[in-house]
Amino acid sequence: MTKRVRFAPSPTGYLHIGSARTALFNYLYARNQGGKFLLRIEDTDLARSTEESTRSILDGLAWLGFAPDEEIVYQSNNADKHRAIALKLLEEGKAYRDFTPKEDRGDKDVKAAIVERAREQKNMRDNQFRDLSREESDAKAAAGEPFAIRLKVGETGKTAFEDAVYGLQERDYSEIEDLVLLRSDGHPLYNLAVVCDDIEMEITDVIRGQDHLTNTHKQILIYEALEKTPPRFAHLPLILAPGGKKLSKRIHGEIVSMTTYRDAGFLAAAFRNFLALLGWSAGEEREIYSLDELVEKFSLEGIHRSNAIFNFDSNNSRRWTDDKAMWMNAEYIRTMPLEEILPFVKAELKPAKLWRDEYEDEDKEWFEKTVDLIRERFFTLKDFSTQGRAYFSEDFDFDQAAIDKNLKKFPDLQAWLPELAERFAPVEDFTHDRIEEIVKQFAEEKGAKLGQIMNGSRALLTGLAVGPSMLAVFETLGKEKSIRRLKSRVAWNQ
RNA sequence: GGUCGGUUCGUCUAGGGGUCCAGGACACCGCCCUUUCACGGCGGCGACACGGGUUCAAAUCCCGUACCGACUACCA
Repeated sequence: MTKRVRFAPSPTGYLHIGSARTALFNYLYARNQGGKFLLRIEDTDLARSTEESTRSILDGLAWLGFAPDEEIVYQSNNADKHRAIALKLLEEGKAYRDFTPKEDRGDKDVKAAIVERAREQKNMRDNQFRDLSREESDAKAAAGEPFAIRLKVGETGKTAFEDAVYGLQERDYSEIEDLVLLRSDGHPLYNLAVVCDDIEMEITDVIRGQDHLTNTHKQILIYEALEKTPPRFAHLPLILAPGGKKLSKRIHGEIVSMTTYRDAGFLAAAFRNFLALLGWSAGEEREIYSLDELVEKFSLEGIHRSNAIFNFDSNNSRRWTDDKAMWMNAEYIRTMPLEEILPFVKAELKPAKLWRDEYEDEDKEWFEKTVDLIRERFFTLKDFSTQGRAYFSEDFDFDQAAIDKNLKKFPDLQAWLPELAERFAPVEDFTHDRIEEIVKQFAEEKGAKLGQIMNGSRALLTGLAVGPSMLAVFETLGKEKSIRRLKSRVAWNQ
């Protein structure tokens, strides 16, 4: 049978890192099994769901490259079906009308209220409307009394299922409340909606966050009431914030949003790779995997049971996100095939107004060589338009520290560097070896250390204290630009 | 409170009775390379939560404790 899995986010915020990994694992599993990867937007909570969130989630998914194999299902569109199913269960006596007025929690903390309630509640079956006769129930309903529909959970027994990650899970009925299927306002609730949709979409394997592990028992009860075979479940460990706390959109903000990484110049391939290794391992000492390799290696057996921490430090701009994610992105940037990174560089340069169409035409060779030269020490795509700016534009900034350390500290350079420019002027073959000859001889003549000349030149030519070999920089920038920049007074006056 | 789950270097992890005085990666620190910064190479720091069992042998199995987490909603 063809495997069918789904990623089912609720649109109450952007696509965050935990959801993204859930999507990734679903995607990998589907591809590995030759199955289908589906997408369902769980927008049953009208109050919290927003179109903007849906768009953001879709954007994030698109960036990661996970296109669903079938049309996107919007859960709210199925509300009528869910209602009908709840009514059918009511008809069959497997559910009942609960006329208890909806609890008004007011401003109370939801979490605290639940705990308080749980502490008091002894018997999950003590609802006075549970065994109301059909006539009485119908009469009250007909009289217009509002009611919720609850599933009638058995007096004794237990639910059990074999989780692909966590193993055998059992739960006694006495631990499970008669769950609400339909709210008194007629809206279906999550557990009902999920089960109905998963059945309708013919989902064979449900791969989702561990926070749903205990919900699963309730859902199994619904499957049983509906006389359907539940899918196979695989629950994923959670991704936590530093300190082992829950990663929250409210507290941690943009740091957990997928679009943040896209906008920060991450490569989707690198981020996917990083995500894959958070809670899963192929059981080998390897870190870098292409998508195809992940698909090939992926298995539910390789998923861990313990939560992982996503590291970042919001007080440290250098460490704004997980070190390993950043390292992996840098690794991809410097090692991926040159022709593959070129489109990304173009996309980065264009909005920064650093792009010229010649880079794909007569200057293609120069462009490729330059990208290859500078990518070596870049971490994100953003670096091409910031640190790499001097290679693509005459309008670049000078780093004050670079000027102080490599220029002003050696006043002689003020005269020397323009002099070096004069030495360059008559040179025909402005290439690495020839440049080296000239600079070395020049330094010798002046009794200066080679590094002094090189670093001073770097400050003038690139505005930075760090970068590729100066010989390569001279050659890449070319004779004209090198001369012009060596003679420029801008940095000296800064 | 109850139920369920988890616990290997700071972090991601390998390992599932002997091959482990625990391996890799990131981070950090040295050294080498070097005109700078990276890369790369070499090395260092650094962990089986705790306590009991079982066993000739336990990071690996069992029990308890601690800690962390999830769930316990007419949220999803």
